[in-house]
Amino acid sequence: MARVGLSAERLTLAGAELADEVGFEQVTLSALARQFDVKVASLYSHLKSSHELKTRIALLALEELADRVSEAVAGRAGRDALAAFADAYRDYARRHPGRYDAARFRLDRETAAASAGVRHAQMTRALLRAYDLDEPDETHAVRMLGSVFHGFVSLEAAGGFSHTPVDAQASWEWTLDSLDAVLRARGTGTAAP
Amino acid sequence: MARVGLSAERLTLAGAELADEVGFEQVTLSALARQFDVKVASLYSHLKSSHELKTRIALLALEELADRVSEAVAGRAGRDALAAFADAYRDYARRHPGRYDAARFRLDRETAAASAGVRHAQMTRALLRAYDLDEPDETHAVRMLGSVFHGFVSLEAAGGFSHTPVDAQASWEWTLDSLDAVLRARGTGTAAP
DNA sequence: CTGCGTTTGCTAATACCTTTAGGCAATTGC
DNA sequence: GCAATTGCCTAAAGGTATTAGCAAACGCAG
Repeated sequence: MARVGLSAERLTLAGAELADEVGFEQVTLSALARQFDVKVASLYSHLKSSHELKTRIALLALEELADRVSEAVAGRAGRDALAAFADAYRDYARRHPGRYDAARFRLDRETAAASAGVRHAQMTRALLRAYDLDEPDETHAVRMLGSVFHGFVSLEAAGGFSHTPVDAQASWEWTLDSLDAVLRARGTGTAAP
Repeated sequence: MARVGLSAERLTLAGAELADEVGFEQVTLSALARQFDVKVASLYSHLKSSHELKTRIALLALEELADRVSEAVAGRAGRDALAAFADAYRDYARRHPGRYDAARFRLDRETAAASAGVRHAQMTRALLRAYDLDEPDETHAVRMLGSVFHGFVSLEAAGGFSHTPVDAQASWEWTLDSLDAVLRARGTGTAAP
């Protein structure tokens, strides 16, 4: 019974990689056990359940994503920052589809509150500062940006844009331009009717 | 061995209802068999697989959603139509969360091409006609609208908006106003820089 | 270095869910 | 009314999750 040297961390990382390869849904304790050439039951020494594994992968992904975004946004403001934020987000989703899915895994309230999810919200608010929105408009804008980024990226991942010849990149840029325009209009008080 | 009178249609409908109650992920052939008081293997006379059941539920949801949207939009144009479209979409997702999830089930290319998904695209384009966008802008706009609607609705369903006191409805209206404004700006050629 | 407690992986067992194969009865069509 | 089809059943195999109890490996104290 040579010990393999498992740990929650190693399992989480392996799970994240597996997710990127075969999809978050297919990440299973059995698959992980196979990879480490270990019996499934052995994993329960490190993880309480399959749910805990998924939660940990989700938390990892949220951290990674927040790190990427944070780095991308550093030193930028306004439209530049918006594009950097959005691109970092989209890049991560494209490079790590399984992890991205994991980041959308529904966490319970407390876990979510302790996750890097809060950094995401803070960064979005920091980004919006340049547009000078009053509350509750800033909150509305946080939600709109989140919706667009997540919506676009998830539709793109689902292949929803592959039916038309128009380049997804062009649509992405057009969308970012639109968001920038609308936020500037809102910020200066020259909001649309 | 009294016959129960199953059929792919009845199973699909029951599956859709089950999805709304317990979530699309939890819709299982076993659960359905239990509901109809029938052995699981019997379902294979009507469905090739669990995957087929999910696909059928997805197609049903796409049809229903397209019907709702189509009815809501009828006779409206511009901002009115935009709001009607968006509200119908959001309402459906709130009333039928399981079905809405199902509508996002990844279909293979042919199935998707034969689904009501194409009606969705057509309706979106019809909606945009009032804004008078040239190609490829119209395509960009289709994608942006799809992203916002899906993104908002799915973040809302995931409870992503419950951490802040600001009303989701207000954010929704604010977002629709923003989209209307940006589309009008794009359409008249007075696009933002 | 020896011994003891803890950790870690194992076997065994239970409980679902999916899918296939093969059988018999109810229903349908002629 | 009979034959063919269809619809539901039993049986069985394979995958995943989870729990309980056991034994070897490890790590630290003395």
